[in-house]
Amino acid sequence: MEIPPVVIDRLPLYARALSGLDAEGRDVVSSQELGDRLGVTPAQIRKDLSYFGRFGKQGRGYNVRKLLDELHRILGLDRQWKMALVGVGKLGRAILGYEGFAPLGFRIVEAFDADPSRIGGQVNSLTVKDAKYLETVLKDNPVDVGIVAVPAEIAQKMIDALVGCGVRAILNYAPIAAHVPPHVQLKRIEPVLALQSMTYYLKNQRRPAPART
Amino acid sequence: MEIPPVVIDRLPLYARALSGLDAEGRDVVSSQELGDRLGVTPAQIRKDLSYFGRFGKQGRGYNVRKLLDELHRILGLDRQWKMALVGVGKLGRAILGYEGFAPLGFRIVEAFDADPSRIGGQVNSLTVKDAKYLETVLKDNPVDVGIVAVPAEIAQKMIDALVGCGVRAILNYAPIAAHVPPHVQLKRIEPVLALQSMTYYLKNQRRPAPART
DNA sequence: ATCTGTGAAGCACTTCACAGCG
DNA sequence: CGCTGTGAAGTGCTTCACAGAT
Repeated sequence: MEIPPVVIDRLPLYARALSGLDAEGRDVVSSQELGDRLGVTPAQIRKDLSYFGRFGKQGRGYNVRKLLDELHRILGLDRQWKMALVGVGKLGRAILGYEGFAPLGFRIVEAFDADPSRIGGQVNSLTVKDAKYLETVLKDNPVDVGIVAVPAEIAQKMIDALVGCGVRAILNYAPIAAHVPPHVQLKRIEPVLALQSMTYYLKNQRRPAPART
Repeated sequence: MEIPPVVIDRLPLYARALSGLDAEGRDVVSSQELGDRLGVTPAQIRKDLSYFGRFGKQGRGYNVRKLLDELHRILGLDRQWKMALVGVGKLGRAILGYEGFAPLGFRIVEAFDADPSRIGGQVNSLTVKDAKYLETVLKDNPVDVGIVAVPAEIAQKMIDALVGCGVRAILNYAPIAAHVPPHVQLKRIEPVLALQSMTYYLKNQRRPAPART
C-alpha cells in the first residue's frame, strides 16, 4: 500500500509522545489522550496507525510500550544511522555539539569543510577533513545521511557530492532550493522561511492561526 | 478571501528565488523558470500568486523587482520584526550568532535564561536577562516573535509566558508538541523529526522520495 | 507566439460515523 | 460500555487546459 507522506511525518511525533508516556510509567493510552497531547485528532491517529496494522485493543486503547516498539520498527529507529556533516562553521559546530541526535540513534561520524583554517581541527572528538576528499572518505566508509551546513553558494555542489557517494537522505540547513534525484530524501531546516510565513499572519491583526506546523 | 496556509508557506520561497534573480540582474521571469529553480510546478506558482492579484504580463512573465516587492508587502517583510530569545545554552547562542536573520528584517532584541551562570552575560552585544523578569521586560518593550531554545521540560512554561506578554508568533526549537491559543502562530524547528521520517524511506530500499519538504 | 490567470477536474488528506470487539 | 479500525463523505490543495492579453 502507498502511505501518504504526511502520515510518515507524524509518526515520529507519536513515537516521541509515547516515549514520554512510557517514562511516566503509563501502560495504556487512548487515541483521544494521545491526540490531546499532540494537538492531533484521535481519528487522525487511528487512521494513521491503521496503515501499518492493528495495534490497539478495542475498549481499552494502545499498549504504550508495544506501540512505541512498532513505531520504531516502522520508522527504522531500531538501528543506528551514520551521518556526515559538511560545513563546520558556526552552524556546523552547533550541530556537532547538539546532544539530541545520539540518544535517538543518529551519529555524526564525519565532518568536512573546505576552509584550510578548519581542516585538521578537532570538534567534539571528530577531526575535520578536507571537503575535497569527501568522495574518497565516504566511498570507503559510507553514511546514511548527509547534513549540509555550508554557505548557499556551494550548498548544491556539496549536495551533489553527497548524492554521488550514495547518500540517500539529506538534511539541508543552507538557504537554497536544492535539487536531488528522486530516490534521495531531502528535508530543509529553515528558520527564516518559518519566520517569513508567520509574519503574514502577524501583519493581519488577529487572524486565527492555521493548523500547527 | 481565505488563503490556503500552504500557499503562505511557499511565498517566502518565491521571494528568495526572486531576490536571487534580481541580484543576477534579471528583469523578467516566467512561472516556468521560477518553478524550475524551486522544484514547483508553474501552475502552482501562478495559482498561488492569483490569490493576491495579477502581477504578470501575458506573453512575457513577471517583472522580478515588482513581484518581489509585492511579495514583501504581502508577507509583511517590508518592515522590521523584533524577536526575543528564551534560552541561551549552546543552541541559543548559535541562534544569537546566526547572521541570516538581520538582513531579512528579523532582529533579536532580548535574550533570557534562567541559569544564574548565564544571566548578566554578554552574547553578541546583548545582555542575558533573568527569565523571571521576562514578563516585566516584554511588557514595556514588546516583541513580535518569541524564539524558544530551552530544554523540553520548561518549554511549555516559557511559551505560556511569551503568549502572556502578547507575543503572537513563536519559533520553537524545543522537542515538544507545544500548545498555544488559536491566535498565536507556532512553527517548530526540529531536525530530529525530519531525520526520523527520512529513515522510513531509507529503510525500504530505493522507494522513491515523496515531494520535497 | 508566448505566457498569464483561472474555472473546473482531479487527487490527497482529514474527519465522520458506526460496526465490531474486549 | 469504551475505544479501535475503517469505509464513506467531506475538505482542501494541486493540476489541467484553455481563453485572453500582449
